[in-house]
Amino acid sequence: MKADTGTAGAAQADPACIERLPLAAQDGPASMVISRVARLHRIAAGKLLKGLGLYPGQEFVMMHLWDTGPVRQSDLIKVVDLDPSTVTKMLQRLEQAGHVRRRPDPDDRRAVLVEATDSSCGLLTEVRRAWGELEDHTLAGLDPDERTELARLLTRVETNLCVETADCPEEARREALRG
Amino acid sequence: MKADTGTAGAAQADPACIERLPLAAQDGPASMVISRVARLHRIAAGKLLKGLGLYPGQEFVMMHLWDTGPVRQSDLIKVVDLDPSTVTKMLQRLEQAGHVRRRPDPDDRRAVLVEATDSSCGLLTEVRRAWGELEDHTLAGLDPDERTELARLLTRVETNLCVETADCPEEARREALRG
DNA sequence: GCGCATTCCTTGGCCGACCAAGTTAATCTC
DNA sequence: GAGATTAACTTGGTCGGCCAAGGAATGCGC
Repeated sequence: MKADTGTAGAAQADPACIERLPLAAQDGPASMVISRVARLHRIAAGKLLKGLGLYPGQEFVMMHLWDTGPVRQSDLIKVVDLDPSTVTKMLQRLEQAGHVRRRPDPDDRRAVLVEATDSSCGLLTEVRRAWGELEDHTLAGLDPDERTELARLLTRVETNLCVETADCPEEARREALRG
Repeated sequence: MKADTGTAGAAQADPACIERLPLAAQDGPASMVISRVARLHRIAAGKLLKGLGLYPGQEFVMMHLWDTGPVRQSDLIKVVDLDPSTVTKMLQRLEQAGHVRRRPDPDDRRAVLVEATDSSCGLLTEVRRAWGELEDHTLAGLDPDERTELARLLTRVETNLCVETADCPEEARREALRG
Protein backbone atom coordinates (compact mmCIF):
# COMPACT_ATOMS: atom_id res chain seq x y z
CA MET A 1 0.00 0.00 0.00
CA LYS A 2 2.02 2.93 -1.17
CA ALA A 3 -1.01 5.18 -1.26
CA ASP A 4 -0.67 6.40 2.31
CA THR A 5 2.66 7.82 3.55
CA GLY A 6 1.36 10.92 5.22
CA THR A 7 4.83 12.41 5.52
CA ALA A 8 5.44 12.56 1.82
CA GLY A 9 4.01 15.97 1.16
CA ALA A 10 5.88 17.92 3.84
CA ALA A 11 9.13 16.03 3.73
CA GLN A 12 11.09 17.62 0.94
CA ALA A 13 13.39 20.61 1.38
CA ASP A 14 13.16 20.17 5.11
CA PRO A 15 16.55 20.56 6.80
CA ALA A 16 15.33 18.08 9.37
CA CYS A 17 15.11 15.63 6.55
CA ILE A 18 18.33 13.93 7.43
CA GLU A 19 17.04 13.25 10.89
CA ARG A 20 14.13 11.35 9.49
CA LEU A 21 16.33 9.18 7.38
CA PRO A 22 16.89 5.78 8.89
CA LEU A 23 20.32 5.24 10.33
CA ALA A 24 21.06 2.51 7.86
CA ALA A 25 20.32 4.82 4.98
CA GLN A 26 22.67 7.40 6.41
CA ASP A 27 25.58 5.08 6.96
CA GLY A 28 25.25 2.94 3.89
CA PRO A 29 22.78 4.04 1.25
CA ALA A 30 24.32 1.79 -1.37
CA SER A 31 24.48 -1.15 1.01
CA MET A 32 20.87 -0.50 1.86
CA VAL A 33 19.61 -0.58 -1.67
CA ILE A 34 21.82 -3.54 -2.47
CA SER A 35 20.29 -5.51 0.37
CA ARG A 36 16.80 -4.67 -0.69
CA VAL A 37 17.41 -5.40 -4.34
CA ALA A 38 19.01 -8.68 -3.35
CA ARG A 39 16.02 -9.77 -1.37
CA LEU A 40 13.47 -8.68 -3.94
CA HIS A 41 15.45 -10.29 -6.71
CA ARG A 42 15.62 -13.55 -4.82
CA ILE A 43 11.91 -13.44 -4.09
CA ALA A 44 11.14 -12.76 -7.73
CA ALA A 45 13.37 -15.62 -8.81
CA GLY A 46 11.72 -17.87 -6.25
CA LYS A 47 8.26 -17.10 -7.56
CA LEU A 48 9.25 -17.83 -11.11
CA LEU A 49 11.02 -21.03 -10.13
CA LYS A 50 8.33 -22.27 -7.81
CA GLY A 51 6.16 -23.60 -10.59
CA LEU A 52 9.14 -25.54 -11.91
CA GLY A 53 9.77 -27.36 -8.67
CA LEU A 54 13.00 -25.54 -7.94
CA TYR A 55 13.99 -23.39 -5.00
CA PRO A 56 16.04 -20.24 -5.42
CA GLY A 57 19.69 -21.15 -5.53
CA GLN A 58 19.16 -24.51 -7.13
CA GLU A 59 19.02 -22.94 -10.59
CA PHE A 60 22.73 -22.23 -10.50
CA VAL A 61 23.55 -25.83 -9.77
CA MET A 62 21.18 -27.16 -12.38
CA MET A 63 22.36 -24.72 -15.01
CA HIS A 64 25.92 -25.78 -14.54
CA LEU A 65 24.97 -29.43 -14.70
CA TRP A 66 23.07 -28.86 -17.90
CA ASP A 67 26.04 -26.97 -19.20
CA THR A 68 28.72 -29.48 -18.50
CA GLY A 69 27.22 -32.89 -18.01
CA PRO A 70 28.57 -35.19 -15.33
CA VAL A 71 30.92 -33.38 -13.04
CA ARG A 72 32.71 -34.05 -9.83
CA GLN A 73 31.00 -32.53 -6.85
CA SER A 74 34.16 -30.77 -5.80
CA ASP A 75 34.32 -29.06 -9.19
CA LEU A 76 30.70 -28.10 -8.93
CA ILE A 77 31.40 -26.59 -5.55
CA LYS A 78 34.18 -24.50 -7.00
CA VAL A 79 32.04 -23.23 -9.82
CA VAL A 80 29.00 -22.23 -7.82
CA ASP A 81 31.34 -21.06 -5.08
CA LEU A 82 29.28 -22.21 -2.13
CA ASP A 83 30.09 -23.99 1.06
CA PRO A 84 30.57 -27.73 0.46
CA SER A 85 27.92 -28.57 3.01
CA THR A 86 25.46 -26.30 1.27
CA VAL A 87 26.01 -28.10 -1.99
CA THR A 88 25.78 -31.49 -0.37
CA LYS A 89 22.40 -30.78 1.13
CA MET A 90 21.12 -29.08 -1.95
CA LEU A 91 22.12 -32.07 -4.07
CA GLN A 92 20.46 -34.46 -1.65
CA ARG A 93 17.23 -32.56 -2.13
CA LEU A 94 17.66 -32.26 -5.87
CA GLU A 95 18.34 -35.98 -6.02
CA GLN A 96 15.24 -36.79 -4.03
CA ALA A 97 13.27 -34.50 -6.32
CA GLY A 98 14.55 -36.49 -9.28
CA HIS A 99 16.44 -33.64 -10.90
CA VAL A 100 19.89 -34.98 -10.25
CA ARG A 101 21.69 -38.27 -10.11
CA ARG A 102 24.79 -39.00 -8.09
CA ARG A 103 27.15 -41.89 -8.25
CA PRO A 104 30.59 -42.57 -6.86
CA ASP A 105 33.54 -41.72 -9.03
CA PRO A 106 35.22 -45.00 -10.01
CA ASP A 107 38.57 -43.25 -10.28
CA ASP A 108 38.45 -41.72 -6.83
CA ARG A 109 36.37 -43.39 -4.23
CA ARG A 110 36.18 -40.22 -2.18
CA ALA A 111 34.55 -38.27 -4.96
CA VAL A 112 31.00 -38.15 -6.24
CA LEU A 113 29.90 -37.59 -9.81
CA VAL A 114 26.81 -35.48 -10.31
CA GLU A 115 24.68 -35.09 -13.39
CA ALA A 116 21.27 -33.83 -14.35
CA THR A 117 18.67 -36.51 -14.96
CA ASP A 118 16.94 -36.85 -18.28
CA SER A 119 13.68 -35.77 -16.77
CA SER A 120 15.29 -32.59 -15.53
CA CYS A 121 16.26 -31.63 -19.05
CA GLY A 122 12.67 -30.67 -19.67
CA LEU A 123 13.20 -27.95 -17.12
CA LEU A 124 16.09 -26.46 -19.03
CA THR A 125 14.07 -24.38 -21.45
CA GLU A 126 11.64 -23.35 -18.75
CA VAL A 127 14.38 -22.24 -16.42
CA ARG A 128 16.04 -20.31 -19.21
CA ARG A 129 12.73 -18.66 -20.02
CA ALA A 130 12.17 -17.86 -16.35
CA TRP A 131 15.61 -16.31 -16.09
CA GLY A 132 15.01 -14.28 -19.19
CA GLU A 133 11.75 -13.07 -17.76
CA LEU A 134 13.43 -12.20 -14.50
CA GLU A 135 16.07 -10.30 -16.38
CA ASP A 136 13.44 -8.35 -18.26
CA HIS A 137 11.58 -7.46 -15.12
CA THR A 138 14.74 -6.49 -13.34
CA LEU A 139 15.98 -4.19 -16.06
CA ALA A 140 12.64 -2.81 -17.21
CA GLY A 141 12.85 0.82 -18.17
CA LEU A 142 16.61 0.87 -18.52
CA ASP A 143 18.00 1.58 -21.94
CA PRO A 144 20.96 -0.41 -23.28
CA ASP A 145 23.49 2.15 -22.09
CA GLU A 146 22.10 2.08 -18.59
CA ARG A 147 22.13 -1.70 -18.56
CA THR A 148 25.72 -1.75 -19.61
CA GLU A 149 26.61 0.81 -17.01
CA LEU A 150 24.76 -1.09 -14.29
CA ALA A 151 26.57 -4.28 -15.21
CA ARG A 152 29.89 -2.49 -15.20
CA LEU A 153 29.32 -0.87 -11.82
CA LEU A 154 28.04 -4.06 -10.24
CA THR A 155 30.98 -5.98 -11.59
CA ARG A 156 33.27 -3.45 -10.00
CA VAL A 157 31.38 -3.81 -6.73
CA GLU A 158 31.71 -7.55 -7.02
CA THR A 159 35.46 -7.42 -7.34
CA ASN A 160 35.58 -4.99 -4.44
CA LEU A 161 33.67 -7.39 -2.24
CA CYS A 162 35.71 -10.27 -3.52
CA VAL A 163 38.94 -8.95 -2.12
CA GLU A 164 37.09 -8.16 1.07
CA THR A 165 35.76 -11.65 1.58
CA ALA A 166 38.77 -13.34 -0.01
CA ASP A 167 36.29 -15.45 -1.86
CA CYS A 168 36.42 -14.69 -5.55
CA PRO A 169 34.19 -16.67 -7.87
CA GLU A 170 35.53 -14.69 -10.82
CA GLU A 171 38.94 -16.21 -10.56
CA ALA A 172 37.61 -19.67 -10.03
CA ARG A 173 35.34 -19.27 -12.98
CA ARG A 174 38.09 -17.99 -15.18
CA GLU A 175 40.26 -20.90 -14.21
CA ALA A 176 37.44 -23.33 -14.79
CA LEU A 177 36.94 -21.90 -18.25
CA ARG A 178 40.62 -22.02 -18.93
CA GLY A 179 40.72 -25.75 -18.39
CA MET B 1 10.69 -6.21 -24.61
CA LYS B 2 12.24 -9.61 -24.39
CA ALA B 3 14.61 -11.29 -26.78
CA ASP B 4 16.75 -8.20 -26.75
CA THR B 5 20.02 -10.05 -26.58
CA GLY B 6 19.07 -12.54 -29.21
CA THR B 7 21.37 -15.21 -27.88
CA ALA B 8 19.27 -17.98 -29.36
CA GLY B 9 20.25 -18.02 -32.95
CA ALA B 10 21.94 -14.83 -33.91
CA ALA B 11 25.10 -14.96 -31.85
CA GLN B 12 26.88 -17.55 -33.89
CA ALA B 13 29.62 -15.17 -34.80
CA ASP B 14 32.01 -16.62 -32.28
CA PRO B 15 30.88 -20.11 -31.37
CA ALA B 16 33.74 -20.77 -29.02
CA CYS B 17 32.87 -17.74 -26.98
CA ILE B 18 29.22 -18.38 -26.49
CA GLU B 19 29.86 -22.02 -25.92
CA ARG B 20 32.00 -21.39 -22.90
CA LEU B 21 29.66 -18.89 -21.37
CA PRO B 22 27.53 -20.41 -18.62
CA LEU B 23 23.85 -20.65 -19.36
CA ALA B 24 22.97 -18.42 -16.47
CA ALA B 25 25.25 -15.72 -17.77
CA GLN B 26 23.60 -15.96 -21.16
CA ASP B 27 20.04 -15.74 -19.95
CA GLY B 28 20.50 -13.22 -17.19
CA PRO B 29 23.81 -11.46 -16.94
CA ALA B 30 22.43 -8.75 -14.70
CA SER B 31 20.60 -11.25 -12.53
CA MET B 32 23.80 -13.20 -12.30
CA VAL B 33 25.91 -10.34 -11.08
CA ILE B 34 23.15 -9.18 -8.77
CA SER B 35 23.03 -12.58 -7.13
CA ARG B 36 26.76 -12.70 -6.68
CA VAL B 37 27.01 -9.17 -5.35
CA ALA B 38 24.15 -9.93 -2.99
CA ARG B 39 25.89 -12.94 -1.55
CA LEU B 40 29.28 -11.29 -1.25
CA HIS B 41 27.74 -8.23 0.30
CA ARG B 42 25.94 -10.29 2.87
CA ILE B 43 29.08 -12.23 3.66
CA ALA B 44 31.05 -9.02 4.07
CA ALA B 45 28.36 -7.59 6.32
CA GLY B 46 28.35 -10.80 8.32
CA LYS B 47 32.07 -10.68 8.89
CA LEU B 48 31.96 -7.10 10.08
CA LEU B 49 28.99 -7.79 12.31
CA LYS B 50 30.30 -11.02 13.73
CA GLY B 51 32.59 -9.31 16.20
CA LEU B 52 29.65 -7.29 17.45
CA GLY B 53 27.53 -10.31 18.27
CA LEU B 54 25.05 -9.68 15.50
CA TYR B 55 24.04 -11.85 12.57
CA PRO B 56 23.41 -10.40 9.14
CA GLY B 57 19.86 -9.17 8.96
CA GLN B 58 19.65 -8.22 12.60
CA GLU B 59 21.31 -4.87 11.91
CA PHE B 60 18.21 -3.61 10.17
CA VAL B 61 16.03 -4.42 13.12
CA MET B 62 18.45 -2.94 15.62
CA MET B 63 18.97 0.20 13.58
CA HIS B 64 15.29 0.83 13.43
CA LEU B 65 14.92 0.26 17.14
CA TRP B 66 17.74 2.67 17.86
CA ASP B 67 16.09 5.11 15.52
CA THR B 68 12.63 5.08 16.94
CA GLY B 69 12.67 3.72 20.45
CA PRO B 70 9.91 1.39 21.62
CA VAL B 71 7.78 0.27 18.77
CA ARG B 72 5.02 -2.21 18.21
CA GLN B 73 6.23 -5.40 16.64
CA SER B 74 3.69 -5.10 13.87
CA ASP B 75 5.07 -1.68 12.95
CA LEU B 76 8.58 -3.06 13.03
CA ILE B 77 7.50 -5.81 10.69
CA LYS B 78 6.12 -3.27 8.26
CA VAL B 79 9.30 -1.21 8.29
CA VAL B 80 11.79 -4.01 7.80
CA ASP B 81 9.30 -5.65 5.45
CA LEU B 82 9.90 -9.23 6.47
CA ASP B 83 7.68 -12.14 7.23
CA PRO B 84 6.15 -11.83 10.71
CA SER B 85 7.50 -15.19 11.72
CA THR B 86 10.98 -14.16 10.67
CA VAL B 87 10.80 -11.11 12.90
CA THR B 88 9.39 -13.09 15.79
CA LYS B 89 12.25 -15.56 15.76
CA MET B 90 14.86 -12.92 15.21
CA LEU B 91 13.53 -10.93 18.16
CA GLN B 92 13.53 -14.01 20.34
CA ARG B 93 17.20 -14.46 19.60
CA LEU B 94 17.99 -10.79 20.00
CA GLU B 95 16.14 -10.83 23.30
CA GLN B 96 18.07 -13.82 24.51
CA ALA B 97 21.28 -12.11 23.45
CA GLY B 98 20.31 -9.13 25.56
CA HIS B 99 20.04 -6.67 22.71
CA VAL B 100 16.31 -6.24 22.82
CA ARG B 101 13.54 -6.14 25.37
CA ARG B 102 9.95 -7.08 24.70
CA ARG B 103 6.86 -6.44 26.76
CA PRO B 104 3.16 -6.66 26.09
CA ASP B 105 1.44 -3.54 24.93
CA PRO B 106 -0.92 -2.43 27.71
CA ASP B 107 -3.25 -0.85 25.17
CA ASP B 108 -3.60 -3.93 23.04
CA ARG B 109 -3.01 -7.25 24.65
CA ARG B 110 -2.38 -8.88 21.32
CA ALA B 111 0.54 -6.62 20.56
CA VAL B 112 4.14 -6.61 21.73
CA LEU B 113 6.31 -3.57 22.30
CA VAL B 114 9.94 -3.91 21.33
CA GLU B 115 12.88 -1.71 22.24
CA ALA B 116 16.63 -1.82 22.24
CA THR B 117 18.19 -2.44 25.61
CA ASP B 118 20.59 0.05 27.16
CA SER B 119 23.46 -2.35 26.76
CA SER B 120 22.75 -2.60 23.06
CA CYS B 121 23.23 1.12 22.66
CA GLY B 122 26.95 0.59 22.91
CA LEU B 123 26.67 -1.32 19.68
CA LEU B 124 25.13 1.60 17.88
CA THR B 125 28.34 3.42 17.06
CA GLU B 126 30.10 0.19 16.20
CA VAL B 127 27.37 -0.93 13.88
CA ARG B 128 27.35 2.47 12.22
CA ARG B 129 31.08 2.28 11.80
CA ALA B 130 30.84 -1.23 10.43
CA TRP B 131 28.23 -0.13 7.93
CA GLY B 132 30.33 2.80 6.91
CA GLU B 133 33.25 0.50 6.39
CA LEU B 134 31.14 -1.88 4.37
CA GLU B 135 29.95 1.01 2.26
CA ASP B 136 33.52 2.10 1.62
CA HIS B 137 34.60 -1.36 0.61
CA THR B 138 31.58 -1.82 -1.56
CA LEU B 139 32.03 1.42 -3.47
CA ALA B 140 35.80 1.52 -3.55
CA GLY B 141 37.16 2.90 -6.77
CA LEU B 142 33.89 4.52 -7.82
CA ASP B 143 33.86 8.27 -8.13
CA PRO B 144 30.91 10.30 -6.81
CA ASP B 145 29.19 10.35 -10.18
CA GLU B 146 29.41 6.61 -10.50
CA ARG B 147 28.09 6.14 -6.98
CA THR B 148 25.15 8.35 -7.74
CA GLU B 149 24.49 6.51 -10.95
CA LEU B 150 24.72 3.13 -9.26
CA ALA B 151 22.27 4.22 -6.58
CA ARG B 152 19.91 5.56 -9.21
CA LEU B 153 20.02 2.41 -11.30
CA LEU B 154 19.62 0.12 -8.32
CA THR B 155 16.71 2.16 -7.06
CA ARG B 156 15.07 1.76 -10.43
CA VAL B 157 15.72 -1.98 -10.29
CA GLU B 158 14.23 -2.05 -6.83
CA THR B 159 11.00 -0.43 -7.95
CA ASN B 160 10.90 -2.82 -10.88
CA LEU B 161 11.16 -5.80 -8.60
CA CYS B 162 8.72 -4.24 -6.19
CA VAL B 163 5.90 -4.27 -8.65
CA GLU B 164 6.90 -7.77 -9.60
CA THR B 165 6.73 -9.14 -6.11
CA ALA B 166 3.88 -6.83 -5.07
CA ASP B 167 5.81 -6.27 -1.91
CA CYS B 168 6.81 -2.64 -1.59
CA PRO B 169 8.05 -1.60 1.83
CA GLU B 170 8.15 2.14 2.12
CA GLU B 171 9.29 2.96 -1.30
CA ALA B 172 7.16 6.05 -1.56
CA ARG B 173 8.60 7.47 1.60
CA ARG B 174 12.13 6.74 0.54
CA GLU B 175 11.65 8.38 -2.78
CA ALA B 176 10.09 11.38 -1.15
CA LEU B 177 13.06 11.71 1.17
CA ARG B 178 15.53 11.28 -1.60
CA GLY B 179 14.03 14.23 -3.41
C1' DG C 1 56.05 -49.61 3.29
C1' DC C 2 54.50 -46.17 6.94
C1' DG C 3 52.78 -42.04 8.71
C1' DC C 4 50.92 -37.70 8.07
C1' DA C 5 48.79 -34.18 5.58
C1' DT C 6 45.37 -33.20 2.03
C1' DT C 7 41.29 -33.75 -0.38
C1' DC C 8 36.36 -34.88 -0.62
C1' DC C 9 32.29 -35.24 1.28
C1' DT C 10 28.86 -35.66 5.19
C1' DT C 11 26.67 -34.52 9.56
C1' DG C 12 24.98 -31.45 13.00
C1' DG C 13 24.02 -27.05 14.54
C1' DC C 14 22.68 -22.44 13.89
C1' DC C 15 20.49 -18.30 11.57
C1' DG C 16 17.77 -15.76 8.04
C1' DA C 17 13.85 -16.28 5.34
C1' DC C 18 9.56 -18.22 3.57
C1' DC C 19 4.79 -20.46 4.02
C1' DA C 20 0.95 -22.63 6.36
C1' DA C 21 -1.70 -23.12 10.23
C1' DG C 22 -3.03 -22.00 14.78
C1' DT C 23 -4.13 -18.90 19.08
C1' DT C 24 -5.50 -15.00 21.29
C1' DA C 25 -7.39 -10.59 21.45
C1' DA C 26 -9.70 -6.63 19.38
C1' DT C 27 -13.25 -5.01 16.20
C1' DC C 28 -16.91 -4.98 13.24
C1' DT C 29 -21.77 -6.49 12.24
C1' DC C 30 -26.23 -7.38 13.20
C1' DG D 1 -24.39 -8.58 23.29
C1' DA D 2 -23.43 -12.86 20.41
C1' DG D 3 -21.08 -14.11 16.28
C1' DA D 4 -18.11 -13.41 12.53
C1' DT D 5 -14.05 -11.08 10.94
C1' DT D 6 -9.74 -9.19 11.26
C1' DA D 7 -5.34 -8.15 13.42
C1' DA D 8 -1.11 -9.62 15.99
C1' DC D 9 1.81 -12.75 16.98
C1' DT D 10 3.57 -17.79 17.52
C1' DT D 11 4.78 -22.44 16.20
C1' DG D 12 6.37 -25.88 13.06
C1' DG D 13 8.26 -27.08 8.91
C1' DT D 14 11.33 -26.41 4.89
C1' DC D 15 15.28 -24.43 2.26
C1' DG D 16 19.42 -21.77 1.36
C1' DG D 17 23.44 -20.49 3.59
C1' DC D 18 27.36 -20.65 6.99
C1' DC D 19 30.77 -22.87 10.35
C1' DA D 20 32.83 -26.58 12.90
C1' DA D 21 33.94 -31.17 13.22
C1' DG D 22 34.34 -35.69 11.60
C1' DG D 23 35.29 -39.92 8.53
C1' DA D 24 37.14 -41.96 4.48
C1' DA D 25 40.14 -42.26 0.64
C1' DT D 26 44.15 -40.40 -1.65
C1' DG D 27 48.78 -38.54 -2.02
C1' DC D 28 53.18 -37.14 -0.29
C1' DG D 29 57.56 -37.51 2.37
C1' DC D 30 60.72 -40.51 4.19
